[in-house]
Amino acid sequence: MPEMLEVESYRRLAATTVGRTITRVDAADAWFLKGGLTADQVVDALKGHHFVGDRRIGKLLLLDVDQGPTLGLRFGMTGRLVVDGRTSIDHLEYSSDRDDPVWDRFVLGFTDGGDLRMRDPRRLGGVELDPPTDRLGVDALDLTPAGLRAILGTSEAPLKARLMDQARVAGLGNLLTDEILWRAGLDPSRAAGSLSAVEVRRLHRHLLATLHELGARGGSHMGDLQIMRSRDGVCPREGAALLRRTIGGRTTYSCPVHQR
DNA sequence: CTCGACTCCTGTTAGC
DNA sequence: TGCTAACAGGAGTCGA
Repeated sequence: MPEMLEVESYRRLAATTVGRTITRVDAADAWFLKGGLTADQVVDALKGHHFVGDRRIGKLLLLDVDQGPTLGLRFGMTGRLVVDGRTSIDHLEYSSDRDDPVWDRFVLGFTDGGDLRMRDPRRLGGVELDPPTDRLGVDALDLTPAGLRAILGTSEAPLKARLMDQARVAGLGNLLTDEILWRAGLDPSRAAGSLSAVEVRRLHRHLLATLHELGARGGSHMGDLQIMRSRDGVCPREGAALLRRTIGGRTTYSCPVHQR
């Protein structure tokens, strides 16, 4: 699924459209337009204009327009970005690798004949103009040890749920969070506020290292735990049968031996 | 404010 | 072989 690492690769891909004049806007799927946005509004905002900048906050991709509102793209669980027929990742976990134009929910065409497509089989993503960003926490790559400590605070919520709360830390999804906690040796069901200072520092270190390492490997699904995310999976480190639970509303795999 | 439960979407896959 | 039902999770909403 697209978590912050995938969206970061989408951002780099979308950067290749900066400066190119938009001549065509296909926003026929009304469900895909969010925040009360209509097809007419998004056509008016983009047609004849061009992007001047590309940004990312967590899982939200922002494309600034030369005049007018910023275009916000969310990819949900199964969304891909396709620019000029190219994608930035080969495989998307839980999505389909098929290349079906029926799944193009939002398309921008440029004067040079190229285009930008949001391809989302399950339609959990969406497009918005000037999406509110004040409800997003700090991007996970910018998280400091003190910031993490403040976010965990004295919360009784499960550690994993706290880390996936986009209003506190933006960008971490289910796969990244399981991988980070597995590497840090922390039980995802523990109360967030129960971590010692040493554990918070350890979590912070593994959090950043995991983002950098999996980013270099090519995505959130490239973690060491990933291949064992199945009902009969065993811990790659301990060999113990993995726990499969629902934590924070999401399927969670963890090692009962070394995650404490 | 905090936190869990519920709902939305639909392709894939396990199982009968 | 063909069908059904379970499953996946990002994000918004609602209520205790």
